[in-house]
Amino acid sequence: MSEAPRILVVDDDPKIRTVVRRGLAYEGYRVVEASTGEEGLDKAREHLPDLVVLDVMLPGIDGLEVTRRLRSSGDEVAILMLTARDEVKDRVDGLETGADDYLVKPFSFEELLARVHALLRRRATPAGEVLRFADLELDVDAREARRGDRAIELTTTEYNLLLLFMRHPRKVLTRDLIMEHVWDYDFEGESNVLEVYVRYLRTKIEGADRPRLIHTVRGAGYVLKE
Amino acid sequence: MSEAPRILVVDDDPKIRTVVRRGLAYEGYRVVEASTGEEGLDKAREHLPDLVVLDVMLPGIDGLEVTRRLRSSGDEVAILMLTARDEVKDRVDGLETGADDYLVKPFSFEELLARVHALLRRRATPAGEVLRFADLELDVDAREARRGDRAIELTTTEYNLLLLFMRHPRKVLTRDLIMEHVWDYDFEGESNVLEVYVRYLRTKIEGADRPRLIHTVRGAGYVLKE
DNA sequence: CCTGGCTCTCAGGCTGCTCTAAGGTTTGAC
DNA sequence: GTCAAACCTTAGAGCAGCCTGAGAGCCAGG
Repeated sequence: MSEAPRILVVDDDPKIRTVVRRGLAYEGYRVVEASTGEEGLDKAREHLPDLVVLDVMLPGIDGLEVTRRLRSSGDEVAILMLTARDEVKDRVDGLETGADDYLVKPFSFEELLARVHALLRRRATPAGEVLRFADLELDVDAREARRGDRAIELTTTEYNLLLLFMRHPRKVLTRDLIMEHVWDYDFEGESNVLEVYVRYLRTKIEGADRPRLIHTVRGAGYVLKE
Repeated sequence: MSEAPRILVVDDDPKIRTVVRRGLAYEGYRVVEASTGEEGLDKAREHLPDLVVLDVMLPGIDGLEVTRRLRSSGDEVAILMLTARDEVKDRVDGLETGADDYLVKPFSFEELLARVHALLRRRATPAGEVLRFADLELDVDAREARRGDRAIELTTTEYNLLLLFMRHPRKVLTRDLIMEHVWDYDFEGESNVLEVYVRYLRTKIEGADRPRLIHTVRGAGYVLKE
């Protein structure tokens, strides 16, 4: 994936948002904010962050529900839950609901940063993961794809692109989003590099006979589906 | 492998982690910590330790499951399991699941150290261990490789490098990881010593006719595979 | 002090990956 | 049917990343 990890901060307290945003931005992360559960869900869908810092207590949809919905929609983004001192039950619920770690308020920024680092590191080196979709496999250890029993070598960019698709199957990824995630720049001018790489991937993973997996959605982007 | 053995300590009790970490660090080991099963698995993949000190009781994925997953992914790292006094069943389960030794809580640090030494010693000179991959063999006793029936002498660095590859076949090892494990320093400036040694190994183990075993993964590192 | 083996540096060469560019094809609106 | 926009395809230039060969520095043993 591209350079700086993306972090979504969801908290209704503007003070906490500001502190966390500034601190994380200073560390080089790209930060997006949301103040409600609904907004958090939207921004998560829009930006596909690598990590969500999520307050449990939120007006409307609370943190537990946000977690639940993200997970039930197949999103495996890392979630760091923030809980008030005595909400021990929340913490347990949070982990059960699908959060990856939690932090009790009040916390120092350094504490937060330590957890953030730990979670992102875990994500950067996923545990011997083999992603699967239909008859397509992506072996993260070997950086190798496989369809049926045919091993497929991938270049770095091809691998990054396929990884993005495999992590968000059946979800239409806009061109902008893909460009940001795989190429790491807000491309203003024209470039058809994305189309070129989609083609490279297609020719590699969709051998003559096999059905198409990466579909074009005209005017929107691409989607991985049968 | 390089100088000081790496030990991963997985326990959710910060007190135990601290005591064990300090003690082992004082003995000259390089220690990495984790507080949950997930984190333990991740750090194991990331740092490739020589030994894991693993508590059975962990929130989320427990010690038995961690062991199971490490073993099922082909990791043969030494595992020292920590169990509470009355969890006799755990101890049995632990050994069956793939742990190499166990220790009943509470224990003195000296007891722990003794087991650690024993496991690492056993691991350092595994009685007649011969690693195999494809038609390549690495005799750990003789520090000698063999392909087909041709014996191959290796220098120390060549041996360390090949050992790392043989212990993690089909896994792409990043340049940074290799540098840390074989050369033991966080190299700041530029150096192509790794490339040079890969070449030495290649010319020794990939005689003219034989197919390539150490493959370059451009932009990532190297991988041992057919 | 010399020798031989091992480690590492350096400079130049080469490969294959990335991206551009230019023309071709499909799609959907009218 | 016509047209423009969106997307596809192909070829190739440029260059970062890796490879290669030669040799300097170092240390242990004689």
